Amino acid sequence: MPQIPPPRADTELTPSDHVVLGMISLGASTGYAIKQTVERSIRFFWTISQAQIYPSLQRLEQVGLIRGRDAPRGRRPRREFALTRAGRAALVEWMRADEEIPFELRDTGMLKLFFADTLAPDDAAALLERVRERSAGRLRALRAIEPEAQRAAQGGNLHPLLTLEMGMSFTQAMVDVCESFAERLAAGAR
Amino acid sequence: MPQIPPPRADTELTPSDHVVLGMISLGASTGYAIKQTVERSIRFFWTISQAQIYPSLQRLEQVGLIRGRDAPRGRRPRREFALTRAGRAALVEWMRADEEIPFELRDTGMLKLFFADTLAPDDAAALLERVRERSAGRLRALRAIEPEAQRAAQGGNLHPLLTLEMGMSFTQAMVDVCESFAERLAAGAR
DNA sequence: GAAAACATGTAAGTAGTTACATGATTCG
DNA sequence: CGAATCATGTAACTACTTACATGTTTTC
Repeated sequence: MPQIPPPRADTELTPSDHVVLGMISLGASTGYAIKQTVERSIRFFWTISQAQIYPSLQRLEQVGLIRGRDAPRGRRPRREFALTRAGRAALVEWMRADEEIPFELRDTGMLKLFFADTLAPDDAAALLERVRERSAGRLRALRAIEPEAQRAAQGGNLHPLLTLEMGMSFTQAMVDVCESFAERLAAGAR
Repeated sequence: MPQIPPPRADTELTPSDHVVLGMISLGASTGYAIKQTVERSIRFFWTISQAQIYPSLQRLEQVGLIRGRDAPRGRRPRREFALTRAGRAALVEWMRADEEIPFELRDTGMLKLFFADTLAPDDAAALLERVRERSAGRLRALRAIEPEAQRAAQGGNLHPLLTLEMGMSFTQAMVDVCESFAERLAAGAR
């Protein structure tokens, strides 16, 4: 007996559609601005390519969640979008929805480390150090955007700072485990 | 001037191919066993579907990195694989390679939280609690596999325990940030 | 005797990427 | 005046997923 066909209806939005909706709600009114804002703010836990954004804007406008108007700068074409009432409702509904909240991690560093017992001790130690340094670098990148999140928090937008703190804690935890393990390996080698 | 064309050569392996290679090196000799092992050990930072595994095994055998032999159980067909010398070298080379180590996180929870300033305070608090509970649940799942990693470490396979500790630490970090933020929000509401 | 686990494979579809394609405006 | 930034869009491709398809052996 055939299974029920994939339930993704035509009106259902992808996570990326919700990112577009959310970024417009924060004032990023053009496709270009959405991409910039994503890179400055949520890039460390969500990415979206330009090639997704423009079709998404078209879809969202078609289903009435956003409204676009031409707003050229000089003779350079440009289109500004704003949420409709339905769009704001859809965004809120998505955040309130009582469904499972996906979390996907794909970390080549952890993958390599997992298999590292096959490696010569020096190579394993070098890999561990490379993974530590990578995390340390990401931590520096997050610290660089912290002032902006602090400013937003002062202005009443608290949650970007929350996610940033989460990212920093998360990354710091990876650095810490790398360091404590490196010490243990060094102690074990003696 | 045209860009350099995509450098992925025919002989280059995908990350998933390396997972297959690595799992075989740890003694998972059939496609089925590889899938089981992935689910028990690295699922929280890497997934691979059955539909990827069997074609990958075929590719890896074609390029001489693994060798398969029929090993049926009764009349149920079954194929066992082992690394060739070239296969072991390729695995080690991949871990030693001095290239950037990709890290990809896609967290719908952080995404929703990022936009949560639009939400009514109660709804934002409820979302934060749902994200906290999700992380707490993942932490329990990781603790459940800890004994197995401990046993592997006793047997000289230290690195599975390293990656597990990393996972537990960063998951705990997310729980902690959720809790501290919930307190701050509650204090701010008073 | 039924359900769970073992075991392998493929077809069709989805979500996402990179690269191509084009051009205007601003800044140094 | 050249480079960086602003701005929009699409074509081709890749990786990955779900579901289909099938059958055996073990466990309760």
